[in-house]
Amino acid sequence: MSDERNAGLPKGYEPEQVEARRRAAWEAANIFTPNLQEDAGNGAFSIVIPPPNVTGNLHMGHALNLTLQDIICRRQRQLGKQVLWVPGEDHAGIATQNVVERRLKEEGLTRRDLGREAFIERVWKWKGEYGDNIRRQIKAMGASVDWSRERFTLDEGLSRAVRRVFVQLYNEGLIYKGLYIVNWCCRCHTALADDEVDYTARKTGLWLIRYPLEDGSGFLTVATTRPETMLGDTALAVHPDDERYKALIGKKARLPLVNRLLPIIADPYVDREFGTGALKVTPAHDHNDWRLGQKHNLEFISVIDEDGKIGSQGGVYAGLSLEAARSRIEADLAELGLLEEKRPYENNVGRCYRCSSVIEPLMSVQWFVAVKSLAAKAREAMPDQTRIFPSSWLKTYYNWLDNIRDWCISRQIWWGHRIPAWTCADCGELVVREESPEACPKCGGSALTRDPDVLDTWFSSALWPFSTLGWPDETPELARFYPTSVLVTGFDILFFWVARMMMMGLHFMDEVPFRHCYIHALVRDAQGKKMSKSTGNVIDPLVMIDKYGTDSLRFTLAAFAAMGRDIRLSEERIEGYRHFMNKIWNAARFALMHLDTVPAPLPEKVTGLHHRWILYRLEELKKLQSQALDEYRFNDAAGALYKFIWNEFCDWYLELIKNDMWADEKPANAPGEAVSGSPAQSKALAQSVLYTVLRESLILLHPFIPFISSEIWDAMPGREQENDLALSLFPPRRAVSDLAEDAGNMETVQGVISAVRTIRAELNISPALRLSVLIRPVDPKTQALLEERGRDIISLARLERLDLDPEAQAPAASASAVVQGNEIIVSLKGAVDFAAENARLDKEMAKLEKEYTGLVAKLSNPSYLEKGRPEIVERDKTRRLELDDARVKLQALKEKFAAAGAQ
RNA sequence: GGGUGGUUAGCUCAGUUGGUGGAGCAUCGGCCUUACAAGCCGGGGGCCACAGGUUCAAGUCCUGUACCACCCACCA
Repeated sequence: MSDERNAGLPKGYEPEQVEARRRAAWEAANIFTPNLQEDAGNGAFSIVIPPPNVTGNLHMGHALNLTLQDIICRRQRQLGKQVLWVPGEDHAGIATQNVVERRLKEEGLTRRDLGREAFIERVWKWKGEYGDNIRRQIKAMGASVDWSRERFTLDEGLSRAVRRVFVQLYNEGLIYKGLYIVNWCCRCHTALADDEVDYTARKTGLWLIRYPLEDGSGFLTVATTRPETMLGDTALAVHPDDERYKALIGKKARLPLVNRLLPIIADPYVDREFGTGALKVTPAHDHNDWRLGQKHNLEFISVIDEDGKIGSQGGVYAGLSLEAARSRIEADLAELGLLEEKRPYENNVGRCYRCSSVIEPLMSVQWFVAVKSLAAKAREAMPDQTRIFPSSWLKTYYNWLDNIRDWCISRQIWWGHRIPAWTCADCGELVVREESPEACPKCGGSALTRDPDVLDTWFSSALWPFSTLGWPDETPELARFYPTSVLVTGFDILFFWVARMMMMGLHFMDEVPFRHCYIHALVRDAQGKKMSKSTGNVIDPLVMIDKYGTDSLRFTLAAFAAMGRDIRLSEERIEGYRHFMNKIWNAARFALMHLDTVPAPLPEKVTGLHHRWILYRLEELKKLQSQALDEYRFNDAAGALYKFIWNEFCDWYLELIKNDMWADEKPANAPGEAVSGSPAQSKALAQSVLYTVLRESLILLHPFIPFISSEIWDAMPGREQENDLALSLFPPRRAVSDLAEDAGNMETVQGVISAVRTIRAELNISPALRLSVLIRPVDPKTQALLEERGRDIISLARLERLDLDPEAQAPAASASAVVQGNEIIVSLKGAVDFAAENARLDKEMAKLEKEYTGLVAKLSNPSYLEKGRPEIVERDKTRRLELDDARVKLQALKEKFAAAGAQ
């Protein structure tokens, strides 16, 4: 009772101190590093972290991602599995290079000023500074990763894996070099993969341009959103069935400004409804036109260069920016009378996903992975070898793999895995090797030049599940932990990453990279908008951790992680769950006040309704939580914990055991002892149950809120005999069959207490006033029950007197309620508010009446009685009897009360 | 154009074999009741988007409509 006895726990929960202490303890104990010399126990369980960008800062998406993985990992440890969670970072080629280049720009330098070597050195230096930043943030979240196995996509081991994969795919003919139209970012000066291009709507315009027919018989007018690319036109196209243009097919037209003759071709790709139904074809600067060019054997003329300017083949327009060229061309066409019209038009423009610059489709020599065969295997492996949660993503996954095009993997940047390919200056031989070749294998020449390009970042990420475990070496990690158990990630990288890991895993390991793939939500702001720095709606997890503590943030994220739905996060929610942390904290303080030492173990058969009830509820929680977590229903598990801890353990159980703990201060007029035996015995029993429930609750809470649960765990008596909470096993289940009935009885007692409280509140009776209550029990069994729990009713309903007598008459001035057939009569003595009680009874009666009539109607439906599920019909019949009984009793009480009021 | 998800209390969201709806916050009333005012007790508030259908019975299953969000494709 005294403050000294729980001096270890301050009155309010103070997360920052607790968390620092816990982190240090976990790190010192090294408990998240599995020992591969040992047996795997109940099995091996592994997760590889989705590697955050080295340059990045932790955002809410990471916080969610880490929280869910940590819940999974900590729970698997509780199940006795040997768990490996591999942390690491991604070098994030373009993104990182951009950041460093921006830095350089502030110094007035470009990467070319430094040169390749010096620039890369510069990026490594940057990585050294900021890699530690992300590491600290992962630690801040409480992630139970194995830091001894941390990996970085550019470290030596992973680079070796990348080279091995590249060379093997090349030798298998699955990597090739070719001329292709690519998405070119003129700012980053690199090609981008199809899915690295974001499309945004932009008001451009639609130009209708006349192309004079060769025979002088008129014009063919085409519609385009990009007049400047006309310099590279090599054909015009119409739909083969278009009556308007049928006669023109096969003829030629003259390209204005350039005077090249263009064939007029027919292709069903052309949409007759759009524009004029005629299309200009620019194979070198448009993806669709590229396909047309291939199909119809057209000329490919590049007119835009890598800087996004009109190139040397652009004639008089050469050197102009695209915007300038567009205006000039527009003006020139107008002057020639060839610009028929310019309409306002909104168009989707491709932009670089990293720097948002407009993407130009350009022809360029690039490296590609032929993905068709890889994709087929990846498709086949789901859902049998890898299950995806929620399964609705399966369709999206299939759809993407079915329409996949070859993957452009070369990037014209410097930060990344340099392509292991050399060209012989003497004979032109292309040499692809894992290590630098000494000499050309064909001609023996030593003038070998390495390909300047680096690989797409996702190329190395695709190998992550096995490269981090030591591949291509045959390591014990690989043997024990591959395939990994589950991948936890956001759907935004389903294609970038998940599908490609599937491809590479299956190809190189002959086995899927993960058994389960849990796709979690995107964290949005309270309005449902994607959080982004530019919008300024970012909720910074580190700020939240600072204000409310990591556990509050983690619990909030878990509670909102309903499968298949985005999370709308607001600070208020986090604040709300901070209150929950404080509640847990104070409940523990209370419990520890009464637990100086480890109490006796639970007896074989626990007596006492409240004890049996809470034990029953605890078992129900275990069951519910396990089921929920097995199915990745984090929100259900979190919700069940919240409800149990707050509404059952705190609101009822802790209140009820106060009577046991202070049994010697027996309230007046208790009609019976709660538990057989002396006050000392009932206190001892209460201590045993309390200790057990608290101890096991902490284990159940731990995966969600590791900091506070560990802190309380360490304050428990007998801590020396226990493991660290992070290593404690999930408590075994107890038989509940004989507890269920008492759990129901407890609800009767709770109902009685609530009924008195409601009367008190609605009649505005001060809580300080102890009431006198008469109960007319519905039957002898219930009378015995209420008599046994009389002490509880008296204390929780704040009574001075409780009488139980089926025959007793209600005092004239009294308020009343009916709970499961038991008539609760509260004596009002002097100050009776007749109007208030009348209104209350009317309301209550109306409620009963409504439910009763509904039920009667339902039960008088013959088809329901005939076809309804028997147990439901039976339940309804019982309920009807109950309701009928309640209305009769309440009616009688009301009449009596009215009579008293009339006097 | 194709696809997915959503529409439930003032707000944000749960709702798992179909059996007349829940939580948190907000709100109203009463309480510093000896773990917690970051708390306790109690109340009010919902034709579950709309229209049909299946069923004894629909928030829940089916069809359609409207609106919102996102993903893929990129009709120049």
